[in-house]
Amino acid sequence: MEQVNLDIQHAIRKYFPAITEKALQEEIASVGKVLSFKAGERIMDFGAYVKMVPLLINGSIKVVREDDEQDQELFLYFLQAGETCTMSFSCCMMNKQSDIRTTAEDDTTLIGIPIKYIDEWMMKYPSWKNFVMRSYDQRMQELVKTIDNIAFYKLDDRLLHYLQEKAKASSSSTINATHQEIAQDMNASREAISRLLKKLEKTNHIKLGRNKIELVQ
Amino acid sequence: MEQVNLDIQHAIRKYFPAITEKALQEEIASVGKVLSFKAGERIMDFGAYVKMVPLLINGSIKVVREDDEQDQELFLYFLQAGETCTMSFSCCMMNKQSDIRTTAEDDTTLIGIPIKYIDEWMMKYPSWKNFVMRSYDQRMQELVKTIDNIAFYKLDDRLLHYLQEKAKASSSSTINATHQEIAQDMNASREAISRLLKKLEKTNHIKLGRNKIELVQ
DNA sequence: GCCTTAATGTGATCTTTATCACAAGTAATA
DNA sequence: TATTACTTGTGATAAAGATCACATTAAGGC
Repeated sequence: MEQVNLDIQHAIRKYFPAITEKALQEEIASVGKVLSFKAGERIMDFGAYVKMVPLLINGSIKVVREDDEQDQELFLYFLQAGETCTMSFSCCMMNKQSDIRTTAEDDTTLIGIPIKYIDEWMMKYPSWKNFVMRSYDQRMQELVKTIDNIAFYKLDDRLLHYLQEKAKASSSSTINATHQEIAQDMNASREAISRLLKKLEKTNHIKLGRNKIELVQ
Repeated sequence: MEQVNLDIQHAIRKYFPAITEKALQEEIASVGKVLSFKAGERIMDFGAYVKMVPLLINGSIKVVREDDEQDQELFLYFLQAGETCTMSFSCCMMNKQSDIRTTAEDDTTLIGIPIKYIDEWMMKYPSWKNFVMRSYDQRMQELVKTIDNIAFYKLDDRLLHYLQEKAKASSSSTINATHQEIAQDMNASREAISRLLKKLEKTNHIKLGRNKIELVQ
């Protein structure tokens, strides 16, 4: 993690057009800290007390749920520029420990807002309130989509879907990951993933390389 | 569904102690409609456009996700007195179709608030804003718990958990349901549920009857 | 170029759950 | 009471994935 110098107001106007009030943009600029993370860097760990809410302006963040008892985890969704982590809201407001883990999927830059403003601004700036509400809605949608996925679909469909999400997150049709990493995200066995990837290659959905998967078309 | 006469302000004070402003209580009383539903009655269907947000004052509501394409569904959680349906918020605000289904689990009474006030009151009444935020957080938590369940646990654990939730929702240790209904909620086969119930009976967790399951202690 | 290490491929076997096919029990009612 | 419609029980079989046990392949460091 590294603190960066950057014109916050400009970034907000560009990536968060829904945040319209000038005064709010100024407040964000004055209290926000611009942080950047290298791809793969841990942003928020399980059990960490969250003190900031991130406004993403670049890159993408992977959000993962972990099962404490057993040693398992499950990918939930990616956050991208223009989005924020509502899980952080919850954690902040309730001042409770985080039960998810976030890592930078690509090199990522974000504006961190100290938690106390989240709430304060809700009553002061309508566009902030709308932004927060819309973010919550989006995340609920994502969670429901995740539920659909694991409840209603089999591993092959889930795998393809995961690959597509991952490609979209990095805006590239090439995915850099090992089968092992994918298996972990999907809470599946590496062998099953390897076999299904082969199948996807045969059906011409992907091209396989070492540490690399290319989405076809 | 039936409209009922009832002292709304009194009910709010009793079941929603977090809603503190007198003026807000009065507004709720003047715009809210008290509705009651019989156990089993459909409250909100998939695809229905939601026009009200429910504040539960009695009974409980089952929230279920349905897979449109295939004919499958999955139980998400129960809502109880003092709670509200944040999924409705999303639907209302975005004015989009509901993708979940809610049915009265028991005889249920609720105060329906026309959607336009949800947003309006957020900036006017701090306690309302807090209530809405807290509701969102609660529901996210529930969704994550649901994900944990289907991702990390096997059918027997999930079944016991489901039975416990269902008993809690009705504040009774006796559950009235057929194996078929349970299987449907859990998106599992009836035979598997029947066999696992037998196993739970043998291990002394439950007592089985026809259309009836008794949780032991 | 050789060696080490990490990544991938692959067969065999085991578990969990779904599916199919009925049998048997119980409630409701003609 | 006989009949019909649910509900539950149960075996046999199948499918999806997990797990185990290695073989093979590729990349990077020396």
